[in-house]
Amino acid sequence: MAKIETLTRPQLETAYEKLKEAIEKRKTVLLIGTCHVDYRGRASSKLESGERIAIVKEDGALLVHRPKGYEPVNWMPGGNTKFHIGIEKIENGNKILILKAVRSKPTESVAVYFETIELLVVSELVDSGKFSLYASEHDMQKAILMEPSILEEGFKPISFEKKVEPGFVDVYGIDSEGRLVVVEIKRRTAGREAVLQLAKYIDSIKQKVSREIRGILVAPRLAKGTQRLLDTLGLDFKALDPKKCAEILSKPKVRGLEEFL
Amino acid sequence: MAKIETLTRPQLETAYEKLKEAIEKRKTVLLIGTCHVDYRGRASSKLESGERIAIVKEDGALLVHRPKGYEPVNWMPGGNTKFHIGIEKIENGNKILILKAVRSKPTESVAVYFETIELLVVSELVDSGKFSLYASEHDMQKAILMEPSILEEGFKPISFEKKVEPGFVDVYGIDSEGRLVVVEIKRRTAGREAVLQLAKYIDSIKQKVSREIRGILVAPRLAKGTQRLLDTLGLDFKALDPKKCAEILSKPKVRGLEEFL
DNA sequence: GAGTGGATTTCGCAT
DNA sequence: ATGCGAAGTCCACTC
Repeated sequence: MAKIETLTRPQLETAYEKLKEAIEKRKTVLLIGTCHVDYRGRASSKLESGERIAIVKEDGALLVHRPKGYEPVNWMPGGNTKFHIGIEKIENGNKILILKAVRSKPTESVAVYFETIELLVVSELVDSGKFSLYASEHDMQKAILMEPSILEEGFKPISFEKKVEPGFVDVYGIDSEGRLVVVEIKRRTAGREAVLQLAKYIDSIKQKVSREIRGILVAPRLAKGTQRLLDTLGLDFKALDPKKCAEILSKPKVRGLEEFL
Repeated sequence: MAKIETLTRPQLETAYEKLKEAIEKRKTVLLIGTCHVDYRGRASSKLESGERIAIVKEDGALLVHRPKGYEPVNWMPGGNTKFHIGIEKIENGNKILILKAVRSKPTESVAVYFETIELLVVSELVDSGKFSLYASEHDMQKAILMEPSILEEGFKPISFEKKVEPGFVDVYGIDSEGRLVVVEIKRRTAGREAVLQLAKYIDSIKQKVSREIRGILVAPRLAKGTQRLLDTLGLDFKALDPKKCAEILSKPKVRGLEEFL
């Protein structure tokens, strides 16, 4: 069971002591209070005073959350973050608790200035639960390699993530007629960008090989104007649902390729 | 001052009541406890049991944070999220508190299953503080438009964010010799991708205009192999620091263009 | 250490 | 609503 310590409306000095100790001991801290925030580094930002939630995690990650939105308004990724905690007097004689996170690559810092603290929670969370994600682009690639017929009948993969000049070809193979096939995979609706990427690969390969080359764009669906562009460039499209791919991977029927992946 | 209500190790039933009411009233809720999480939608994920922090924001955003890392392990962006809260009995006779967030575009859901709750905090945060970010790519663009000489002497901008076939040209102008100039701006180290993007714009414009066209890539610095690619394609590079651009914008000297931006 | 591309990317803006 | 590209993107992986 998590050990949790809770302080409601602590004095800033009390909060300072607790915060300092908790961060030194790499505990997880949660703060709710009125603060303003400055960020300096790759860019700079200024957040004026308001009530927010701040979290300092075990690994030194810092998050400042406003009461709306998925993203933190200010943050610092964990890993190489150093913290400086202090109390300062401001103009009106009031005190302010400063929580500053600094890292050096890239050089940047987030300083949170707490005017008041409504709640401070220090906890030691135990979390070794496994996280698994299914139906990523990588899953789609694996599915095509394990069961090439989902791309088209007779397709035989040769290699994958092959380096060609402009980048990496997702899958590379031969179709039933013996033509070279370059496959570009997108896990979401494919737009112009995906098509141009595929075209670029093909163009680059054409300059080296004199064989006929086909390009197939694989994605759950095409963005609106995209079919026309595909036609213009003479490329094919194959609709493929990432979830279907995840299903294919979940029932292991083709065993041979597994160590290959 | 934020109104805050705190429950330490509440019964699941008590937590259920509080949670239901808080979410109905669009308050911000913070939960610490042992849970497992399922996500289904664009992809699927499964997170096994462990101690985590869950936050439900006013706008319906849901975040589940592990004790490490900048990113939430599971989440749902706010806006059109609907919540379903319930208590269920599981095999061993124990109960479980279910917090499920659902949205329909895209169709997906996150279900958090709390086995125990260490802490539940309900608060109404008041936050109207203004957030300002400086030195974005947009700031760089504005700086070039307001003070074109930072790009090069004699440069005269014609338009910006101009649509050409593959996308949008950041800035478009004429140099001191009267040649057309296409400017591609990156706020970070520019790599091959940025160069290819610029090349594509120029290529597309060349097919329409018969004038000589120059391309200038603007970024704080170039990635390693990138200079060679620029040379090959006959493009120029101009080092420009986003922060310097932000400074230029902060001291308003050229007034004429302002309403233009 | 830098480069490269994916992400349940999210977000915002323009069409 | 859809498309499109930026982001303090972060992150994992390769060279």
